[in-house]
Amino acid sequence: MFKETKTHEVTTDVVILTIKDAKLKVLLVKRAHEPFKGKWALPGGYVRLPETLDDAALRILKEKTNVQNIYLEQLYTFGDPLRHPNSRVITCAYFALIRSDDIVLSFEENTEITEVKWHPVDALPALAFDHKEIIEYSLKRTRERLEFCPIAFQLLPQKFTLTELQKAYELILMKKLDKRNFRKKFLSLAILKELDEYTKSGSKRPARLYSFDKITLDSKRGHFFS
Amino acid sequence: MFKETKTHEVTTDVVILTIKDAKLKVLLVKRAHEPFKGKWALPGGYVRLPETLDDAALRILKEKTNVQNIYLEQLYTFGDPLRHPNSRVITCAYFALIRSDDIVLSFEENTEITEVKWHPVDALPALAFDHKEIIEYSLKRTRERLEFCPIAFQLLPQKFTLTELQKAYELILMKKLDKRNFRKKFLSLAILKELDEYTKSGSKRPARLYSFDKITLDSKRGHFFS
DNA sequence: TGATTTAATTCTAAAATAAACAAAAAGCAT
DNA sequence: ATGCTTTTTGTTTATTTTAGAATTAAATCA
Repeated sequence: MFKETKTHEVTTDVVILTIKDAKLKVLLVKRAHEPFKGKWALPGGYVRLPETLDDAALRILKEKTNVQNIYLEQLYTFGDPLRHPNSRVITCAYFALIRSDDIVLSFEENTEITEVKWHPVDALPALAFDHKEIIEYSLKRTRERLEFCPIAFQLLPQKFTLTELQKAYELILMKKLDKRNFRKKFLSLAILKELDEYTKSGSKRPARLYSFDKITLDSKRGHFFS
Repeated sequence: MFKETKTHEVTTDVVILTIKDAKLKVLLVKRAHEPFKGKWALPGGYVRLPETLDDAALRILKEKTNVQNIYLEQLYTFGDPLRHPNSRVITCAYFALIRSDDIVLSFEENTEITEVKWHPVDALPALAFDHKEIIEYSLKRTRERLEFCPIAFQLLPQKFTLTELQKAYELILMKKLDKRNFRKKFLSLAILKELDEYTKSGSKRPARLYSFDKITLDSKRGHFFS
């Protein structure tokens, strides 16, 4: 049962989601080599021998976005023998939510990547491997998570308005929400800190700013404790 | 990024849960060889090159219980470099719910197993590897699932009483439920078929028998469609 | 046989939660 | 000052959940 057989390759791919220009977007990299040369793919790479799966995903995330300490959850492990055209590669997929301001996309020169870019999830290009399926599943999971814990705060700046928060929910859930009920529900949860600041209204009435309060997360299992 | 490196071993372990003697139990096997010789462990084995992860889990399940076509869902992939004392073994864990009547436990002779047995989840022996953690996580996941879809029907015989159904819920959720409200809720879901049969009452008033109706499942993702 | 016990079942009221809905307030532009 | 746009707030209604009380059917016991 536990004899020595080295047969599979194990990678991790990370679905990194953000909100940018009022759109839900995913970070993709363009592949420099075959297979799928020139195609867009999820950032990913081999899991190294001395690191945990979580650490591998965190490393990939840091390489591409230079962010740390964010919401990162194991999504699903995809192991169809035919998902990679050349060999048997099993990938343990993760997904992360980050705020895209104050983030500079980067990748090392001479790697197997020629470009890094945000893509709207509702207009994805042709993707390498089964990465389209992975992204779609991550969206489904994100929706499920959102109904339990307010992970949307990972997508927003430190200070935000309730309208911005609602917009994030609407983008992920893909449906309109009632403004009054949304506000009422969130205020009753007592996880928002009401600030004495307001938006410097470009025009229109200024909106009060809030920040999330008392939220820590166990990114390994995707559950919150407040 | 996708160079050829064969470094990890990939296994699957299956948490098989059932209800037996009014207890929630998990199927364990006793290991014949090192590491953890003589210790109890989850049934598991290597993922073969031409099979999907799901197929590997189904194969393991069939080898030990000879059941097929049941609820089987990918649980989580455990990849701590130190989880196996000898080499780097990543395991993709699954969990399954089955009814234990009309099931004969079996294992092939001359394998690495000396015994197969049901163990109450609230009184587990010392387990090999990180299998205790895997079982605990499967219980947590099962509880979460139960709040959405009635997977408890996998644990019950074809015909059952509402009290038996409730007992299954109480065992998994580890809390008492209100009899009237439990009944009301389930009947309103319209997934039960009311039979014209009753328990041959050992004593007390006979209870009506029900069967589940119109339930199919997508075991790959753990979601139901009715 | 009839009273008692146990569990199943039904009915109903109260409480809590979610959904639906409209009007006033604050800044900016003209 | 008026009009425009966006934020902010409260009430009512429907739905779901929880809780209380009573009835029914069979088994046991006096």
